[in-house]
Amino acid sequence: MDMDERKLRILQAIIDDYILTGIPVGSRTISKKYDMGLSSATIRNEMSDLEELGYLDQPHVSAGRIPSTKAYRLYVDTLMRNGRIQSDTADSIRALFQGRISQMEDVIDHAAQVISSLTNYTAVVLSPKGVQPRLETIQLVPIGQGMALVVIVTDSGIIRDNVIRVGREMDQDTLYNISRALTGELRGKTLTEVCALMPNLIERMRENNEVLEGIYGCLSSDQQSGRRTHMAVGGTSNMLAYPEYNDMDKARNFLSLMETRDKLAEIIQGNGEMAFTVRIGPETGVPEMSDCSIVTATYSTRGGQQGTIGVIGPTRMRYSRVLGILIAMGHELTDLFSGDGDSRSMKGGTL
Amino acid sequence: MDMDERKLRILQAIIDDYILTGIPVGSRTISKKYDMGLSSATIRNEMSDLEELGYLDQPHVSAGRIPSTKAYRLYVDTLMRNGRIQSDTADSIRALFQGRISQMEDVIDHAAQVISSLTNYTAVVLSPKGVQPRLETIQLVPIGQGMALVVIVTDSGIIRDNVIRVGREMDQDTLYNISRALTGELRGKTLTEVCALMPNLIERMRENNEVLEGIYGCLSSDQQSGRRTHMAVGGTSNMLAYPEYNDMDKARNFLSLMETRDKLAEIIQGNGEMAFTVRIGPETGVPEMSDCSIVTATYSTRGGQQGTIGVIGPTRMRYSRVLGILIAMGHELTDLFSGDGDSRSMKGGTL
DNA sequence: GTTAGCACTCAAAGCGATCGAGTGCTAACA
DNA sequence: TGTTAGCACTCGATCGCTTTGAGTGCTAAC
Repeated sequence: MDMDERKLRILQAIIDDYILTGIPVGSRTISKKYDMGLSSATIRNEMSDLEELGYLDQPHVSAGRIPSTKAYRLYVDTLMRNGRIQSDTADSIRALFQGRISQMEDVIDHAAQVISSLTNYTAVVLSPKGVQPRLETIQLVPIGQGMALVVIVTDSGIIRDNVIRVGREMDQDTLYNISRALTGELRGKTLTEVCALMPNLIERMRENNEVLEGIYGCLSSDQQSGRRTHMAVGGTSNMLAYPEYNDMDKARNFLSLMETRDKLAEIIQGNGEMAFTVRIGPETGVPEMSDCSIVTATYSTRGGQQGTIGVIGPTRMRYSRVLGILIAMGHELTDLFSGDGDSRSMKGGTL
Repeated sequence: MDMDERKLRILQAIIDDYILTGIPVGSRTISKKYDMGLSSATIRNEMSDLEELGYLDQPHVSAGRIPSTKAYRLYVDTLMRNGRIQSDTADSIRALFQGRISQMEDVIDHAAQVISSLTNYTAVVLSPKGVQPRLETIQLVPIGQGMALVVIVTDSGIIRDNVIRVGREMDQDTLYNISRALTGELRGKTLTEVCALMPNLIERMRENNEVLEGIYGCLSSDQQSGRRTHMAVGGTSNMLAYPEYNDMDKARNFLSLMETRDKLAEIIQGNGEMAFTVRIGPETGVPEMSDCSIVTATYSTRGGQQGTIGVIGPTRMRYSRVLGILIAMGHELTDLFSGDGDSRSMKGGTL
């Protein structure tokens, strides 16, 4: 027995229906709602075949069929009606960034909000990371009380700042001179290289010991704490609206997973090289998510760093719609961050 | 009929028991578990009185009694065993800030995590706001591509930064000179005053028009967008563990309230002048929270700005424990932010 | 004032009957 | 050979009934 054209059409109808309603689909439903010109009995035979082929599951003998992971996979890979996003949705995404948004964090938070409300699933947006950035400028700004702000600018336009102690006697000009010297010495090096060179510099510029130690401290703490990635999550409560999360324990598990940010970031990041990914149920690799799917897309900044946008929903997700929205959002963010020269910022917490 | 010593003791027992178990308390439970030397019949009479006085409610006639809002109020105000916090809990709070934490955002996120896991309720922490800060320094840092970072430092140690466009021909020195001029002109003024003066300055320093416009733009956008307060929420999933949130709709409502950050901030901020507040059920003023209680405490920074820590839980909250933890955390944060001179930073997103 | 006893109430749990959506199989038909 | 009508069968969901038990209020006795 083999897959034929008609089986595919029936399978598609079943998946479409199940994604819509969330209740197991019976043969009669298919023969009535989607007019295939076939009686329910015939559909029944086909469904039985499809089950044998592993595309359908049956919760119990007197219930309809539900698509298996394999079916969703097929659906996403070949069956899915091309997710040409509604042009009004695209417009609404674009419109949402019209207003002046200055901080990358805000953009990311906003994006998560927007995606979750457009899709009605849970959205996660991760700030860019990637390529080792190179130092552009380093500058000290006095902030009083014997403290100074270290501003580190890299070629990817990403800025890191941190407060350090400096002696009371350091005024704005002294700090500026130190800044110039450092920038001259270190420009163009990657941050790891800068870190490696610092002990040397501290030797050479003895008189500014405290300041350099401070800068070194904050650089290396960043290095070790790895990539401080900003992450925004939106619409976690959306999931509770789906009947598959009527079970309280399940809901709680899901929510607490959404709260453990490190793990969540790791899951979403995934094998983040692809422009977009769809992971269905067990493919997520997360046991707690065996009945969720994760769709991700990426966006990039002018420095070539990559950020990730993800949507988490039930396996019966509206894949085409979600993909469309994510890709549109990815383009929008790429435009926004690719330094097309408007007054928007690309400051971010990442290093 | 009046409140007497014995009634109080019984009421206290009922509240204690209900807080612990969450199920309506019967007369027999009280007479057995808390040995008052009274039979269930006597307790029954007293409970009937307490109900008449408005301290107890009865879900239905053959169920036990549950404390009313009035009872909790009495409990919090006078009955509650003083919440001397367990010394090991205090230690664990202190320990949690031993590690080097450099950004205020991180401290706040961390604090929310810690409080929610110590209390098992939902925790909210708001960054400081208050007193209009005065300008200390303003400095421009070139970041390439004809862009510059504007760093604005105020007397409260709070820093704001933003990216603006400058002409390509602006090098580090030029920018530094503009910075000095501006700082000289504007130091000591509140940010509102600075905003008001800017148009004037733009007139006078024609040649640097673009730069000044940029600075003005980011200042005034901050002014209008109000106080950008950072907020961290932790342990929202904790609430689902309480039987009062077994109802899915209720749970969803609660969660989506937790997601509307503006509203949540407003609720927690409340009448934030007091060192701590306890709002019970309807006292929260939020219809969706009529069966929650909110406990808040404040902490402050060296600039005299006040931040708020809050816990949201069911009305049958372990008030004394929560209050103890919040107050301890408040002290800890105040120490941390009061500029006791260690290398920790107080950079924050607020202006 | 306290307590034992008792009738009463009512939500929750248990139980069986019924319903109905859906299946698989068979036999007839084109 | 593929399609369809028909029918027996399955089994979760629903409804209504009974039972159970926690808890009350009241009364009468101590």
